[in-house]
Amino acid sequence: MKVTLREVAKQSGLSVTTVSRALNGHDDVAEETKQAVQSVADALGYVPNLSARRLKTEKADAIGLILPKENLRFSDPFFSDLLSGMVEQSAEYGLELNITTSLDTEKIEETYLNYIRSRRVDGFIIVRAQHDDPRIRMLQAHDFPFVTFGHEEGVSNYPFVDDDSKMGIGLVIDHLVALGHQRIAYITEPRRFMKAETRLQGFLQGMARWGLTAVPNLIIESNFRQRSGYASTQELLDRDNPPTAIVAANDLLAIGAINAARERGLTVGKDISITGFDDILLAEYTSPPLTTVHVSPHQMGQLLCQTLYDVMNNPSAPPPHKILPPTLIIRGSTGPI
Amino acid sequence: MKVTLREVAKQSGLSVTTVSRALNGHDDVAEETKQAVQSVADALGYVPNLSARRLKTEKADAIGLILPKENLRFSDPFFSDLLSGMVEQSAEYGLELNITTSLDTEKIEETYLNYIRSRRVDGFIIVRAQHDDPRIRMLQAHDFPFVTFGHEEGVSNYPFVDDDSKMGIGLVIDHLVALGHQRIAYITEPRRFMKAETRLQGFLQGMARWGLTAVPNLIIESNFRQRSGYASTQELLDRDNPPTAIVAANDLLAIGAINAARERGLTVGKDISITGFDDILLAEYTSPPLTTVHVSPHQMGQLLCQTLYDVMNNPSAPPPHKILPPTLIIRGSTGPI
DNA sequence: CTTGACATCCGAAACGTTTCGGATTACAAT
DNA sequence: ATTGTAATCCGAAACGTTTCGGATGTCAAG
Repeated sequence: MKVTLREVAKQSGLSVTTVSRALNGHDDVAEETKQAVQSVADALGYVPNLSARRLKTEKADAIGLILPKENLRFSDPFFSDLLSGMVEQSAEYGLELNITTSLDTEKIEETYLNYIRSRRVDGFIIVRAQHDDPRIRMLQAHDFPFVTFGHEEGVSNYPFVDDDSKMGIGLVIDHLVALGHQRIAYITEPRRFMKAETRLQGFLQGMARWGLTAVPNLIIESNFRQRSGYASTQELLDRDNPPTAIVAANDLLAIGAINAARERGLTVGKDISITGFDDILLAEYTSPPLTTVHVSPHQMGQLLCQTLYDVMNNPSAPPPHKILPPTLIIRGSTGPI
Repeated sequence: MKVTLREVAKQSGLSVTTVSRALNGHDDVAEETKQAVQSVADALGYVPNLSARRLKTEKADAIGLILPKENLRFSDPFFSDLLSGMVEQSAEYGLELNITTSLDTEKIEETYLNYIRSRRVDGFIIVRAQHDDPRIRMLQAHDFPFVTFGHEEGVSNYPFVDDDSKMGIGLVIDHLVALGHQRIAYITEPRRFMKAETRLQGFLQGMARWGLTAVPNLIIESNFRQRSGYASTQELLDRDNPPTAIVAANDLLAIGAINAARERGLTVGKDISITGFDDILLAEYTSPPLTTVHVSPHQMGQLLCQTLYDVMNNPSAPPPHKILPPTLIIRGSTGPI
C-alpha cells in the first residue's frame, strides 16, 4: 500500500539515487529518464515521506505560530482574517503552518525552545509583540528566523510587519479637528504591547501637530475588549470637563464606548464623536456605524508570511520592515461639535 | 550545538537504546538509571528530533485542517472561536495542528491525498461538510481518521460533532409563536451544506409542531454573508403577503435582514421580528440587539479535536457522534406581533 | 589509439529515532 | 552445581530520504 522511492526505482528499473534526483529536478539525469520516472511515480501515486525528507535535509518547511493562551479564549475578529492571510500565503510557498498554544502561560519561551530543538519549524510569526519581548530576545539569541506583527519606534534589529498606526490615528485626529473637536480623549490598549504604544504615540503627535494639548487625564489605559472600553468611557464622561470626542485604539473598545455614551443619553455622532481602529466586520453594523481606520488583516497575514519566508531564505540580510498605510473610513459615529 | 540521543548516551555512559527507553518511560530500565538519564538530558537540553521519531514510528502526532480557499477570504467570526478550541485541545493532547488551504479549488481531494501519502498528519477535521461530501467518501475509502463538523440526518457511518441546530431553531420558533407570529419566513444557507439542511429541517419541524404551514415562497436560499441576507429580506418583504417574522440561519444573514428592514422604515422588534443563529460577538451590538441561538464555538472546536483523538486511537470503534444543545438568547430584535 | 570531457547513472552512508532479539548479571530454587 | 527467573542493559537493523564520490559509456579531439 505504501509506495516509497525504492518501489518507484524498482518499477522503473533505476536506482533510488537516480529516481530521487529525477523527481527533484536535478540536471544530471537525462530528460527522458526524468519523464519516465515521473510517470511511474504518478502511476504509483508516489508522494515523498515528509519525515524522511525532513530528517535528511534538516529543514521542516514549516512555520510556527504560538499563541499565548490568554488571547486564545476570546474571539478576536481581527485575528481570523489575519490568520487567513497566513494560511493562504504559507500554502502558496508550500510551507506548513502549525499553530499551537503554550499550555503553561509562564513557560512560553520554553515552548519556543522546544519547537526549535525538535526542529518542528524553521521560523516563527510572533503576534502581540510586547515591549522588550522575551520571545524576541530568545529567538535572536538562537539566531532563529522570526517576524513580529507590530514594531517599536526606533528599534530595527529584527524583522517586522505592521500597519502604519501612527498615520492611521493621525488621520482620525485630522478628521476630528476638522469637525471642530479640541478636547479629545484617547483609550489605549495595555501599553506594554508594541502596537498599543505606537498608536498612542500617533495620538500624541497628531494632537501636537494641531497645537492641541493631550490632557493626561483624558488618556486612559484599558484592555482589549469592549467591556473595558465601556468602563473607560464611563470614567471619561465623569470628568469635570468631559471630552467631545473619544478616540479608541481599536474597534471593540469603540463599541464599548458607544454603548456607554448611549446609556447616558448621548447621541453618538452628534453630542459626542467616537472612533475606532481596525474596521472589523462589526464596525459597519453598530449604531451609529463606526468611523474607524481600515487595515487589511488578510494582507497583513500574507505579508507576515512572505517576510518570514524571505528571512528564512536569506538570514544574513538586514531585517526587512514592512509598514502598510491604512485608510480612514468615515461613518456616522463622528460629527461636528 | 545540536544534541542527539547519542550525545546523551555518551554523557551518561549508557547505550542509545537504554537512553531512548529511559526517556520514553519503558519499564525495562532501572528507576535510578531513568533519573540519571533524565537529568543528563535536561542538562544538555535534549529534545527528540521529531522527524526521526515520526519516520520510525510512522505516526505524525499531528492533525490537519484543510480549508477551502473560498471561505478563507472573508472573516467568519464564528470560525476564529472554533479554531481557538481546536488549538487549545490539540496542544493539550500534544498534537500538532496544521492548517492549510487547497490552492486549486478543484483539487481539494488531491490535497487530502497528498497529506495522507506524505504522512504529514494522522487525522483530519472537516469543516463545512456538504451533502455527499467527496472528502468524506475519499477518507472513508482510505480508512483514514477524520471527524466532520456538521452531520446529516440518518447518516451515522462516520464520526461527527455538531450543535443541535434542529433544537435551536425549534426554540426560536417556539419563541416567535409565543409572541403571536404565524407567517414566519426562513432564510437558509446554501442547502448543500449539512448544517444548512439540518437547520432548515429544524424550521420545518418546528413549524409543523405548532400546526403552522411553512409557506414555500417564504423560504429562501441565500449565501452565508450579510449582503445576501439583505437581498433575501428585500425579496421577502416584496411578497404579496409579507412575513411578520424572519428566521435567519445565521447571525450575519440576520444582520443583513435587519438592515433591509430598517431601510424600509420598519422598526425591528416591533413591526417585524428577526432572529439569527450562532450568537457571534456582533449579535449583542446590532440595533436592536439580535435574538439568536447561542452555541459555543470554542467548545465545539475542543470537542472536534477530542473526538478525532478518540477515533485515531481506536479506529475500529463505532464512529462517535457528539451533539451539543444550544440555548436561546432573547434580545431586542423580536417582539409581539 | 589514446585522452579528456561530458552526460548519465549508481552504491553506500548518513540523518536520529525506535525496537527486536538477545546478552549479562544476580540470585533463588532445585 | 545446575537451572530458572527476573531485572537491566545493549547491538544492530530499520524507517525513507538525500547526497557524496565515484563508475560507466560515448564521442570528439588530438
